[in-house]
Amino acid sequence: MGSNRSTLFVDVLVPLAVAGSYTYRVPNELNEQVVVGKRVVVQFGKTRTYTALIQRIHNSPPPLYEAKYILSVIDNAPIVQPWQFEFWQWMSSYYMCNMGEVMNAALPAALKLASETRVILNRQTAINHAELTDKEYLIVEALEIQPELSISDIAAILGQKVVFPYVKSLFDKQIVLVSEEIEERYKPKMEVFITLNPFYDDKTNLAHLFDTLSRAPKQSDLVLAYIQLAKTHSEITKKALLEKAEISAAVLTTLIEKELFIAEEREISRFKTYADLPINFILSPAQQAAFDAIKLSITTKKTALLHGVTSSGKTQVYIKLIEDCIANGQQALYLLPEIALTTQIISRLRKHFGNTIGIYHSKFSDNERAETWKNVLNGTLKVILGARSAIFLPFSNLGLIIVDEEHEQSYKQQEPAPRYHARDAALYLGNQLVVPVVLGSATPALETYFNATQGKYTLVTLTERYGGVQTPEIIVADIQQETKKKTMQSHFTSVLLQYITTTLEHKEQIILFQNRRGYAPSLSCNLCAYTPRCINCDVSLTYHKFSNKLQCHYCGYQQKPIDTCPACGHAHINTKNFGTEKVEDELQLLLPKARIARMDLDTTRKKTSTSTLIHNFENRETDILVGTQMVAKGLDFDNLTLTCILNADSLLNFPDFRAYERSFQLMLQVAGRAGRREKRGSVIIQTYQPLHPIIQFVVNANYNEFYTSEISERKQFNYPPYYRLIQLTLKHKDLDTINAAAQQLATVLRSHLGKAVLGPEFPAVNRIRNLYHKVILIKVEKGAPLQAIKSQLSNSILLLNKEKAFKSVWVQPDVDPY
DNA sequence: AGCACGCCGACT
DNA sequence: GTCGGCGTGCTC
Repeated sequence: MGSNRSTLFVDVLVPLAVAGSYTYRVPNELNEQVVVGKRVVVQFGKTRTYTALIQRIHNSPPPLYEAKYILSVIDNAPIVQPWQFEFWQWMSSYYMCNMGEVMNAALPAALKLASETRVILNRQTAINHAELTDKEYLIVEALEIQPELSISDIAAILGQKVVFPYVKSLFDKQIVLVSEEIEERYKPKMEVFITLNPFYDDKTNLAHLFDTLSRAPKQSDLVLAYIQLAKTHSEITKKALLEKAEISAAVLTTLIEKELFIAEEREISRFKTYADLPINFILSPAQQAAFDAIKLSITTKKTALLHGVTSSGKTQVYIKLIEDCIANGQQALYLLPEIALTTQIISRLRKHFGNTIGIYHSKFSDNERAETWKNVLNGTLKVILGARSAIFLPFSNLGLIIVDEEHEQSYKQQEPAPRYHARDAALYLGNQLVVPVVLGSATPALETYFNATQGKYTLVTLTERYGGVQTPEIIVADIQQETKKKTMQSHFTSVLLQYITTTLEHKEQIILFQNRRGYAPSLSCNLCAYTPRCINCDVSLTYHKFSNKLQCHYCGYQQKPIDTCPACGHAHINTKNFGTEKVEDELQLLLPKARIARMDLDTTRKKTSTSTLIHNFENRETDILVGTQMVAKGLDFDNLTLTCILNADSLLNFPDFRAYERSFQLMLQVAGRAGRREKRGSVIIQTYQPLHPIIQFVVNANYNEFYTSEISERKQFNYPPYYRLIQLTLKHKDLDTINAAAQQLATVLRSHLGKAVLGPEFPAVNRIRNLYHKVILIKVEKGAPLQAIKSQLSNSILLLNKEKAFKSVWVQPDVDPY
């Protein structure tokens, strides 16, 4: 504030995994420009420059070192809100990571620029090729072809990682110049708009214009084209005009020079614009009751849990809540799991909220995300529909947070830090900003439902399917029995095949769910049971038939499939288990006429491929869709009447304390996809254990019974929600080192925390990318002093890494692991 | 993260 | 010997 004379210092955050903030000195001429939340360019380390964020401005010079100067201020106005620093601080301490890591996760990539070292030839120096080493020669040669190279370009050319010494040597010989440049990566999209000089709005003037152009047919055509376009378009772009007139840009340039047309370059949005189309619908009495209950809960500042069965129309309730929020002049955040975002819900909300809605998730480009960030900041966007990272957007006036499908595990970020859970972060944020949070699910997470039963959340239930959609019929198909009777064909029970045939005859559609991608999770020798394994990880390789490769799903390692066993020389190699690819393949053999498509990670890597698959299914160009998790989430199809879980056992037998919860949620979700208003759907669950209690809960679609059974297990075995978990994963390339380190860390922790410390143990996959993994689990009773325990853990990890034998052992804390 | 510095094995 | 690999420490 006009403190021109005093020397200012700023504490900044750098987008790196470093602890704490760094103090820089502000050059006097920038005093007026520094504001908390603006980005500045700073040199960090000897060579690199980064974009850092101003966190604090003060007058105290650091006592122990000379602060460097900030180089420049990037922004005209802050790009983050003041409340975000507090939120990041909480996240960094709760999830045991650095602020820099949180900042990294929070800011879209286009807003955090780092300098890149650029190498160019020094034209002032005549090059004496004889005095160059081979590698220097290679670099110079490349620079004679390309004007500039980055360090990574040079690394690629030389085929080695460390290249800086060569660049330095060339620089010393004055053969090359080196520059560090930060470039603003966010580039607004520009478009040139053309308007006719207002002088010609007058009809006589216009008529006169055509007279003067009578001997310039191209120019006159262009004006005609403009007038035609103007009838239907309020704004005319240069591109559209030239396309319409089919005339070269040179003609247009002439007319602009004559000031007949006016050209104006403007920043435009990367997103398609949509007309506001408010759809008025009326909530059913059940929905209205739920809506009222939530509104009441909001007034008492309590979080609401909307527990609504599939197809109960939770979305309509959300829309009404969002409308209220917007009417209050506030912004609403609607969180959804990533995969659900690719589907119909977007177009539904787009229709409703038009251009005030923004979508935010990882499949958008850096620039698109930066644009959404900007529009949330300035308040243009009122509704944000986003995946977990949308929790970091710089809301200027947030009034509501909805976390739909709150039980979804994809809300928890696994890698890298911060390993946060967006639902829990949303609850914190709601509390921080005093904004109501509404959680929604057909199958709430155990922790959430527990909180609701404890009165911590208001429980609102919707038991009625919207519009009288019938509950599907659920059939359990016994694989074991059918195997005995020899009625199985490949992986399909006779029951399933019969249902498929009938469904196809009725011209209705089918979704088959299998939890594994690829063709077969493993190949195995018939004689000695040898199984090919990854060279970097402790897993067997998955066979992918389409690419004819064995692939590691952890590190991406690929190799050719084997045809004879390398262990015993036997030539009979069999596939074990099955993945989506094999299901698709074998089903096609059994049903040659059916149009089958597959939807899994391998077929949906691109932004558009998912929507293509969905469109084809919607338009009934696909009869059967085979897929992993993603077919179970958020898809609604009118003509889908049969869904099937091909192997429920692979879900139930998963070695994790949440396996039953996940199986239950997933099976009910798959079941919920089948059937529509006119037609009762069917769901087939294939299993070896038809009497398994979880399967029975699914058959009865009984959440309460499931909850009662599962919560007592959690209580008995000290799991969440009764206990809190913190998992420490140690990683190191050497087996002996990791064993010793894990043992020592566990012993130290036990001396402080006693029996709360479990392990160390090897996880199910104990080696990934050539690093051994070992896990220590901390289990503490709810209500224990969590913050004290966390600092205890951090201290012990710090001490471990101080010992020279364990310096390079990575210890990654994961709070509330999923 | 990414760079410098220092230690150590493999080749001219 | 020294080149080039890798482990370790530090960045205001």
